[in-house]
Amino acid sequence: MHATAGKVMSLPSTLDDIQPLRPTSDALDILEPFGCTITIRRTHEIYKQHDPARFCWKILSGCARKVTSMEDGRRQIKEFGWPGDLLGIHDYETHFHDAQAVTDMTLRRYPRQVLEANAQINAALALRLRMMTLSELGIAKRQIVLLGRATAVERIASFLLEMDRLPARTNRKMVELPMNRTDIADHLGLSIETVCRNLVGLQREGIVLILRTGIELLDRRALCDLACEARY
Amino acid sequence: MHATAGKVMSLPSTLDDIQPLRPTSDALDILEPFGCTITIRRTHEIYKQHDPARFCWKILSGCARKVTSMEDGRRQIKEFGWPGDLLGIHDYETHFHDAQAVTDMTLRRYPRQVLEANAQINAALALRLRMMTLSELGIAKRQIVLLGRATAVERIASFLLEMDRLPARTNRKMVELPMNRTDIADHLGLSIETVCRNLVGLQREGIVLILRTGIELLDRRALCDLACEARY
DNA sequence: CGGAGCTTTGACCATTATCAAGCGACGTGG
DNA sequence: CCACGTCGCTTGATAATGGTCAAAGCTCCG
Repeated sequence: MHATAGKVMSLPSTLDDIQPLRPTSDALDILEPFGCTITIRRTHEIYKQHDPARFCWKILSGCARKVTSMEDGRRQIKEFGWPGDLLGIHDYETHFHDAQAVTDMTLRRYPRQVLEANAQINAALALRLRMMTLSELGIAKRQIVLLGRATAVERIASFLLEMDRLPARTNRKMVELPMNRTDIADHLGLSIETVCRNLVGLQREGIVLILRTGIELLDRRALCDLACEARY
Repeated sequence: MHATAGKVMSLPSTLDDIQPLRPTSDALDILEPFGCTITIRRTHEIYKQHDPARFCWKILSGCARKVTSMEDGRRQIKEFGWPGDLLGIHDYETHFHDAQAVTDMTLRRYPRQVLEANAQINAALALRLRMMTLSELGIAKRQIVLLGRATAVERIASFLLEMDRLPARTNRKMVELPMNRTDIADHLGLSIETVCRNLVGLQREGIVLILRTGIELLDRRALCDLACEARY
């Protein structure tokens, strides 16, 4: 998918280069004529839980978070969104969570109605939608195992590796982390202090190097051993 | 769906009575001619993680668990399966987890190939599949919030309410729990002792009554308050 | 230079896990 | 029909992981 070609490549020249799935024609292409491009500033809402699901958004640049908040302030970030991802496409009547911009973002917004109406008659599109939902489901289920049974270090190691493997990565030396520690904590079901302490711990062991805008992975092997992935 | 009729009913006379979704014709009906009925004994495997996903199974009776196990014995039950549910339908090439029988079960097994081939050309079927995946995704995301941010009592209260609302319920006084405490613990990301202690705690407060084969919910209101559901 | 917003660190606490043992129900075989 | 073994549930004592509270450092900006 994003293991593009056999030979060494320079950095992607346009955003299109880093989007997954590049068949010459994509069932989702029918959306394009109905799209409009919008920008959203850091921390602002893209959509809110319970909003009627009238649109979906393709991320052109920036990072988003899908958040569920409880009355008492507890927060769970179900997922982050990256360039190429579609937001709001797995909700049926209304959105299931808030979506907020972690960084300044550009998005392309499409009416869901076009999708749903076409999916009724276009099996290729309906299948394409299903495949996307399936892949989202796979991610969610991995998250369930992580949150249910992994220790703090294991969660953090998994998270770093996941960020490392992101198709949307641009910087090859360092894993950029556009979100802050609070977001990471709320994604991994930990407190911000636990995230800090464990990151520092990994740094003390020479496994990572904490930088201002991200983290350099010095010993991916050790991270893999820590992340429980290999263990099931 | 499962709020069947306005008047008092006797226990369902056949399994069909308690299955969800009863449109006169269902896109999934095409599977029926290819089905065969099988029985599986308590604790036995239905399929294993990494098995090629060649079949799917409709649960006719009994309860199943979808399990991920780690080398060191930690276990996460992603979901339980109930009569009417389809197992193995959200996996693409290979199965993503083990599926085991919690109780003796009867299943109807179908070749996935029929589904996938028809979905290529039949938009109604493809959409139906997508809807099922969407609903599964919704369940998974609720589980993520639960595991990420809910306390032990909150998880247990949520779980009991979920069991209470199951379409497949037969006993109206008591919530039957076919799985044992270990399964509940591994589903909720807790230890078995924590599950026990919290159940007993709820009993002490007069909210539930622990019986041999299940639990009677004496104060659903209190359970709802505990379960964080209402809080987001 | 000063302030806001993050991150890090420290001290202490709470929830939950772990280890260990006892109890009760059920099924089997004598 | 009873004794015994197994399995699952419960309870207690103790430990550990991670959470909370508080304060101090950094950066980045204006």
